[in-house]
Amino acid sequence: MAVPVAPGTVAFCARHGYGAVVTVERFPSPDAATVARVVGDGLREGAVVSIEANCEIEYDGRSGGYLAPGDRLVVCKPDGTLLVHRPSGHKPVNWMPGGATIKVEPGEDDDAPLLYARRSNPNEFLRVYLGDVYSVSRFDATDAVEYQEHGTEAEMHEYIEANPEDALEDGIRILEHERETQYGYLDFFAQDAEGTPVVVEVKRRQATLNNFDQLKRYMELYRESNPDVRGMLVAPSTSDRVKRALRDEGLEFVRLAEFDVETREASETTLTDFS
Amino acid sequence: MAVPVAPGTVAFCARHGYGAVVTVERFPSPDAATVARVVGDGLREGAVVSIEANCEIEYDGRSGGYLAPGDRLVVCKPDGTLLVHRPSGHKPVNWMPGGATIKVEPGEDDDAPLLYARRSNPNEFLRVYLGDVYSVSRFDATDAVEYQEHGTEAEMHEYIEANPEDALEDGIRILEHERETQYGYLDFFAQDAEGTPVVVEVKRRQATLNNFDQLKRYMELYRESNPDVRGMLVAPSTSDRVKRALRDEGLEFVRLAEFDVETREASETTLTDFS
DNA sequence: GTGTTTATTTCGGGG
DNA sequence: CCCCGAAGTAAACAC
Repeated sequence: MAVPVAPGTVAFCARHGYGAVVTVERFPSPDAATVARVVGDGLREGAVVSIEANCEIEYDGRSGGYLAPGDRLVVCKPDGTLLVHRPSGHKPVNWMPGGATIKVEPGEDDDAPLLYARRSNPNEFLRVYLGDVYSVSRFDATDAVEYQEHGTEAEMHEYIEANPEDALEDGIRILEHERETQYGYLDFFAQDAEGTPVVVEVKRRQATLNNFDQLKRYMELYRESNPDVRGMLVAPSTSDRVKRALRDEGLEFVRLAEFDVETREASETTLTDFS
Repeated sequence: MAVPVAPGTVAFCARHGYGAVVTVERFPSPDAATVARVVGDGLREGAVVSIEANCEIEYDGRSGGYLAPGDRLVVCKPDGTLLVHRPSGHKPVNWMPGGATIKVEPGEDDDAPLLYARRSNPNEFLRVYLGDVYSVSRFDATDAVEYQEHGTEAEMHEYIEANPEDALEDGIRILEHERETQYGYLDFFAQDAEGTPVVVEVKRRQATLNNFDQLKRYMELYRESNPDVRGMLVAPSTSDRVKRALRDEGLEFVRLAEFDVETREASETTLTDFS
């Protein structure tokens, strides 16, 4: 499966259906010129480039920061994303969201090569001084499929719209979904069995004080003209504080147990369920 | 600089002060047993393990999802973080936050090895079926320094506390910082030149409708006892809709131009500024 | 632990 | 483009 590649590199082949293709090329202890070439060519040609290096970082833009030298994993994507990961933590310590322009300036003489990312709106930049590059890897990744997600707020909306009486209360009718008002977007505008209008705000997770605020904001508009309008905060659960705040405002909490992630045990489905 | 390693692997040395140390070990086209060993040993011994592979992913927990096979970069950290990155986008398509237990089950016969991460509270899991592993890399990263950040909301608070008259208005006095109330935490509680109390909510970025809600919530408490209490939303900018909402409620917007990231051009400081 | 808020939030949808 | 709101938000911090 060996494929000819530039001397000094290590190439691995993929078992692609259409024959052997070099998918990953790895450059051990590359010099500055090699780093610049691999990053430049790789990103231009649509590959993901990962760098394991000891580096020093400067960021300035929406905030500013400095990170003294240490070992990090740097990931560059062809869409202009740059991520710097430390050995722990979910979030990168520094990053640039997609859309940035990434380039490498090979350092002069003994200088560290500089990985530089810049973008505008907002104006910001990231400088990664690659003091000691252990390894660079070019990954020509092909990944076209779409991620399929379920259990989102959109699904909860669909459920409520399809089963308002089960989800909310007997006799309720949905009049509008995602209604735009002067104060923002209502999730639902409904009418109860007595014909009283109901403003409905839906949350997929435990409802917070901010969610209560949001419902209250929407209510203002309707209470002026009709003091009897009802307001419902619909969620799998909420805190006592939020319940009290709702009660004080004459608003209601509607528990949607069907969507409670804690009671609904992780289902351990197998891949066959998806096929 | 060569260091003896297991046959079939590629090892790169770091120029560490205390002598040659294998920092990165790379395993091209590893079999399932090698993947299991490298991930297991690596994570246990505190290394970051990166995998370039064609894989298929299942997630279930707070939401649920499925991603059909494609080429992705998988990063495993010793703190139990797992990230799956596609060739574009800032956020991983799937992940597990720190604290998860990560293990690899070598697939039987021709089965793909399974990278499995699980955690509780909330209960969730991630399954990564490594159908075609192009390369695995073990990175014994040493990174102890702390990230230094500036331009945070905390700094904005310090500025306001130190220069309330410049930041807010002439004659104003800060009485309390981070005051706890029944309805949450006020950023500042102040008093204007006439002795009227002022509730101050500070945002580092453009203020949103939600921020307006928050200020309004804090105001309720004080308006009961003193209808003349003033409310200020302090931010570098905000939308017209928020300004109108504030006006309708008798609240004020205070623009803090000093912290506007758009007007304050990225400063292009050099590393010497930090030393 | 739970509750609340921030974030270099990122992301997507609609006007 | 901006505005607005969701997110498997994660992380920090108070209680």
